[in-house]
Amino acid sequence: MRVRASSPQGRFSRSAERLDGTRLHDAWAWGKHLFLDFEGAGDHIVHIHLGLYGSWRFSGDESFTLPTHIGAPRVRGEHDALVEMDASSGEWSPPPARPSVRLRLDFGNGVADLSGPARCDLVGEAEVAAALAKLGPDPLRADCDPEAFYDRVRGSRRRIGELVMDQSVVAGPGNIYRAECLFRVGISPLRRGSAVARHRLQALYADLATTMADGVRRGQIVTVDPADVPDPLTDAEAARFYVYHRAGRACLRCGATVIGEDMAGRRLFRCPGCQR
DNA sequence: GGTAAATGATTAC
DNA sequence: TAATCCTTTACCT
Repeated sequence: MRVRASSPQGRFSRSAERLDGTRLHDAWAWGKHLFLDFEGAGDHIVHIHLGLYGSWRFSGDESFTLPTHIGAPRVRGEHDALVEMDASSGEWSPPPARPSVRLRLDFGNGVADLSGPARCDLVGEAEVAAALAKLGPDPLRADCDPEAFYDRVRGSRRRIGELVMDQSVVAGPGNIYRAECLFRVGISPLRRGSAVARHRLQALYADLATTMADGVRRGQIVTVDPADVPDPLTDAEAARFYVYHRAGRACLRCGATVIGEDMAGRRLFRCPGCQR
């Protein structure tokens, strides 16, 4: 379908002009990187990384359905509340874009607004290949081989908590999935990669895959199994996360105090009782 | 109305 | 390690 492309903020204007009126063929992701394939030769792919602040906003009438990957949570990396789809019936007209909108894609019956991305570049096939070459296997992609993940971790003396955040080791997981999945499989983030048994890495990769896929389905990250914890959970955070952002509080499983500390410049959360 | 913090990654020292 | 990119939201006065 033909789309109108613009850059209200201005920083993507030159590229938006080249895309304007062309067709969007595909939208796909590898880890936290999103690629929008437009028709045409040369640079015809928009490479997007939302980074820490980036977000999409969608608005349209009831007939507006996005290429699914644009609306999927993985576009936002780990962020939830990703799809703030403002569907209205009857007459619909595009709302004015916020001044911060880097890229607006107007599909006629709806718009997609991109704000604050760490990266938004119009590139060619070679640059896409170069970007993918820096990424490890993505647990959400069936065409990825987890063996590379096992080998990298087992061959490293770095801590597993750092390795799970390293996108060249495994692509996709961020601070939330690191904290939650390491907790769910009972591995301490402080343990060296070389000291984690292979079967435990298999369990970790599998848990990343299921937990992240669940996030895509929900459009929100919820890693806590309700059957697994005492109820009622009054605390809204505890209803979603076992350890993430729960420093100083009691572990939902064992009651030990959840630890929050720095690891390589990022906040790390873990339970000293459940994670060995 | 101001300030801090946030789901990330690159670059410079 | 620290600074930087850049935006929104939550929470404070």
